[in-house]
Amino acid sequence: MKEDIFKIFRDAGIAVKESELESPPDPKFGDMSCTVAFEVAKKKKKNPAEVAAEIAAKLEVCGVVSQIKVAGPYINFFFDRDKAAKKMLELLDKVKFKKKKEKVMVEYANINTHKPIHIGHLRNISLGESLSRILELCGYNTVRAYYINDYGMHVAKTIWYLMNHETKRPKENLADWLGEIYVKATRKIKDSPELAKEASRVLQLMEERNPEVMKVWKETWKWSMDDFWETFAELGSPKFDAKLYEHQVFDAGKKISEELLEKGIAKRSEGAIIVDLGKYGLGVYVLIKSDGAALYQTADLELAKKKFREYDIDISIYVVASEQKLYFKQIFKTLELMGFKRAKDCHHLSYELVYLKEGKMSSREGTLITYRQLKEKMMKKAFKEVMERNKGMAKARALKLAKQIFLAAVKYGFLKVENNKKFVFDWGKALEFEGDTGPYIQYSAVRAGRILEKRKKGGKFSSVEKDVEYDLVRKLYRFGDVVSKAAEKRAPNLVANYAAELAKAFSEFYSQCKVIGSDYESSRLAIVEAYCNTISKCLDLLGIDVPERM
RNA sequence: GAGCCGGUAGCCUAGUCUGGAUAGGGCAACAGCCUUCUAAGCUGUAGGUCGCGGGUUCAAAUCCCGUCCGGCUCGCCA
Repeated sequence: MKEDIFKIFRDAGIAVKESELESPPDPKFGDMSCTVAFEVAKKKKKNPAEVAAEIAAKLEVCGVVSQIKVAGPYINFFFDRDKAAKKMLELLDKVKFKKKKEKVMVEYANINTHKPIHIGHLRNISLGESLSRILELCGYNTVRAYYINDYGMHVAKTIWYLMNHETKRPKENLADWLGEIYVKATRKIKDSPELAKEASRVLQLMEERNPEVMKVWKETWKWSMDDFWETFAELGSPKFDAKLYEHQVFDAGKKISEELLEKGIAKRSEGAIIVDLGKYGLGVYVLIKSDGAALYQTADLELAKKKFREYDIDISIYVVASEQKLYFKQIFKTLELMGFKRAKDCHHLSYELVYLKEGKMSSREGTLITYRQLKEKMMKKAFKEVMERNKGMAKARALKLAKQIFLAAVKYGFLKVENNKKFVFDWGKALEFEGDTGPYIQYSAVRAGRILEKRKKGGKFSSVEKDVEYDLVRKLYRFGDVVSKAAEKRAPNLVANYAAELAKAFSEFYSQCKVIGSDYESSRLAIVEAYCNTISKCLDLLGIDVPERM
């Protein structure tokens, strides 16, 4: 499309930059607009409108361009709709992403064992999974990684409490119950601070691999992990190529800390081992606590190396909340100081946290909405909606559909919002399945699918009759650009917003254009086929299923 | 106090990187549309100091400076 316009300018001997071509805000200004007159007018110190008229006079239509009109300083190009739509549909059909040479690891779903999965994790998993899918489609060899924090103080506290104050075990939902134990442990220590030493002692025993403590650790670890695996599968992220755990890198992390101390990169300060990054404006990075215990951040240096060493990756992306921005700068800087050359290939993709109306969620205080709670409430609503709209649907089928809808609502809800925007969770909005929501997009895909089910033969495009048809084709055509940009910016929200825009355009089309049995059946079928295909790809990139019926 | 990030109608949000024509959507409100491929839909009405003040520019929600409000972070939590 743009090529034709460039050719027109070339033929007239006028230089035009890519950035001087844009899509006009309104169809009445044509299909493509050029702002070159502003630049030329500035140089020649003339009126931009006059310059535009002068330039336009030299231009000859060609290709899909059927008309050139001047509107003030803008030179507007109008396409022959039939020709342009045909070409756009052809190009859309052929859109291919070049195979990239880089192998990219996306680390997400970084959950702590002994704590429940909550709605904050859902934003993380939605984002990481979608990013992985986008990169994959764009031709990157993508390695999905999760890193589970299964060591540290929160685990020690829980084990301490279990060993000393809680002997009874429930029969089910052990993972969530562990979360409650953690809350109880935290409260108890808060009430009697002298007990903190006992918990610290458990951490020490963990580091020493004390058999009695490790037995409890192993047992409880499995409760959490079984729950995680089940949830990952349910969320549509069943396959992780790299399963990384803090306990695997813990000891090596400590060793690195000691090496850094020997090399003089780290130093002792107030009894702790730290890396002073003050001169880089990055504060102090604590590697080992003054009581000798290692931390989450101790292991992270080894983790970064392990990723490149064992998975042969070129780029390492960490999908972690923005509250850890400084922390990641510290890790990457320290890796650089260590002489680890791949430090420059480590990137933190940050996003803002999910909040409740009352404020920040806290697993320590127990003020959070768990995945289980969210699921129960949303499934109930989704199931009710499904039954109301599909009288007589079998229960098993309705439950499956309700799940697809609930997950679409959740995932789209998170993904449509830009990463840097904090997300204040609201039950009313979460339970909404109409308007700018995941289910709305699914619904449009289902309706398109139903038309295709009823067709006798495939469509072949020849002409557009109404504005809505042409508008839909134009939007479909943007698919490749949108996905490329989403990959480049690592921004799944671009795909989410685009999908919603497409669905809206299709719904308008659907209400105005009868397909089966109309005079324009073949052309319209071709458009519906293109829509069905494209919206399915978009939803897949967001990790959202397309149901058969709704 | 310093750094980072947000501030767009009653509420939520796109657009900000890469400046362009009347700032797109959605929810809530109001008025319409189901003998027609699924109304989780469509159409219309109403609702805006793009936080505020300067600057740059032919042109600013977008770039620069200042400022206010909110969030996060700033050594032994993760």
